[in-house]
Amino acid sequence: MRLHIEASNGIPIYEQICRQVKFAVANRALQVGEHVPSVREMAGQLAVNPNTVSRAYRDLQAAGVLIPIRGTGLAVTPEAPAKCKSERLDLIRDRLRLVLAEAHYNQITDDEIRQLVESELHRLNSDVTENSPLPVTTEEHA
Amino acid sequence: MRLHIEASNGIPIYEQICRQVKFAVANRALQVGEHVPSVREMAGQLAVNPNTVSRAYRDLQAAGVLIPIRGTGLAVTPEAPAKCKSERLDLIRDRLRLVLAEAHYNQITDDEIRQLVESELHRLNSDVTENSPLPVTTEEHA
Amino acid sequence: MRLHIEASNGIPIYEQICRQVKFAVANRALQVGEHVPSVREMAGQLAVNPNTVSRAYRDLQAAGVLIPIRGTGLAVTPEAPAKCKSERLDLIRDRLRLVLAEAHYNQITDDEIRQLVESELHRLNSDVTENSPLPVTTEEHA
Amino acid sequence: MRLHIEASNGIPIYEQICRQVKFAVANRALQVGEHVPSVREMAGQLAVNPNTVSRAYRDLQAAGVLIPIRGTGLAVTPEAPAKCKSERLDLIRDRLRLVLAEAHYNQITDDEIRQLVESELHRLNSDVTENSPLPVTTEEHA
DNA sequence: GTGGTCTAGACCACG
DNA sequence: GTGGTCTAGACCACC
Repeated sequence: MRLHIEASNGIPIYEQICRQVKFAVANRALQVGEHVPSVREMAGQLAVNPNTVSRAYRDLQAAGVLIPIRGTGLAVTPEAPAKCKSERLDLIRDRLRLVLAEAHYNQITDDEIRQLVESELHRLNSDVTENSPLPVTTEEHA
Repeated sequence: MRLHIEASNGIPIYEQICRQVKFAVANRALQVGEHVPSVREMAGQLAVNPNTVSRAYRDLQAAGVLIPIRGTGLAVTPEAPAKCKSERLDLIRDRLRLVLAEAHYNQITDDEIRQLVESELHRLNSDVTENSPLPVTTEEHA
Repeated sequence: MRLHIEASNGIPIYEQICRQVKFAVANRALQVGEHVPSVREMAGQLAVNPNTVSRAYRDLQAAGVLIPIRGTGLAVTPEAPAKCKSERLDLIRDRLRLVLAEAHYNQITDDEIRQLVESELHRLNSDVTENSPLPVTTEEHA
Repeated sequence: MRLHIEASNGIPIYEQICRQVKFAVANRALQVGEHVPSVREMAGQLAVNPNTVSRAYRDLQAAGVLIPIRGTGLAVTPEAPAKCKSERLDLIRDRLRLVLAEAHYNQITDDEIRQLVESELHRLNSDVTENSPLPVTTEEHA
């Protein structure tokens, strides 16, 4: 369970946690019945306030992804993998759609978009090999 | 000058206005010296708070895209087209980068991403022909 | 909009707020489109922390009862009355069920239960006329 | 001694145990001098943490309902039946009061409340005969 | 002015 | 040990 929080890409931390837990479940990095790191532990790892993690976990409970096991923590529900897998691409698609729509409605051609996508994919793949944990210095809006 | 505000796609309204004015300048839909609609008129068109338009125009002045003409309103500066053209793809790239990074760091494969992109591009193109809420291709651009 | 928070009846404050807003909508004490008191104002009235009110309002947004109007506050959605009316008795029923189940499974007879109910109803009605700690000023159309 | 724990009806498990032991004493299902099941046995039956049972028994000792018999376990005290009988309806009344108060202060009419009560009583009575999830009457007249 | 996010820390309930 | 609630207060973004 390694999460990658970006100190601000416009998405609130609690939601980044939320999304990434869902991705982890979809990817089987988190198995059914497995406990998610405790609020305090996760907060320590990410160097964020426990309340922030708590809120993310609360949202995940509301989404039926986590279930509280009294006194022991929060576990992945049996229904979670199905939910998360079906959501997996949607979570990305929804964000992508907004970006592409702006481009499209402002006369960026499909080919220009494809070129941007390829160049960014290339960049991400090189980052991985080089190491660069947080190369993106940009901000969504400020 | 038709702008397309989305009630909330995560980007503040004033910035949506700002970006779209820049795109319009880059696309020559707004010519040098041409006046931008007055704050009140634009606010009426978009059904947003005049303060919001005002803020966008302020930012555009700070960016050197607009310049106040005493008593008549705000006009596109001579330097604007160059600035806006060079920014054109960067504005999109910055947003795109954030989305792709999330996908990448969560085990979405490059091919899945490409597929999402293509399906969204297809969707956007059909929207235009089918119901065309925003007839971007309509004009002139010589 | 007078809410009656009980310092602790076992139900968290934010949920008491949540439930009572729903009741108010169901009772037409809160009309569609009407703004709910601001977080800070409500917090002042109830003498609770603004975050507590904020959480209640957040839950109400998630439930589709409130919708944020940028910069101006939170308004009752058009769908809210239907939702709240249909929930009105359910909210009570769910709590009631738990109490009655305990009684029933522990050999309290139906008649004893009815007697308790009547005596408590009587008590509540006299409270209102005698010292009325919470003079429900609402307006009952039906 | 069959107890009926509900995973979460808002009342902590230890208190559910506590209350139900009291009801059992009041109902003579538990006689003076009789031993209550051991912590481990009860914990096994209810599938709860032994600490939880332990806490319930501790509270019952504090209430003078149980008394430790060296080396053998916990027995019902001679004073218990009187105490429990007098508490019997109060335990229910206190919970009922909170529910009815909420209903009353939110414009639920007395008649609506009575109707809810009757429908829930009916429901409970049919449950017993139909599928009996909790066969309190134990023996099947079938 | 509005709500939203985040931090910090106290306290409680439960196991 | 776990999570949940609540308080307090800072800071931000938006209108």
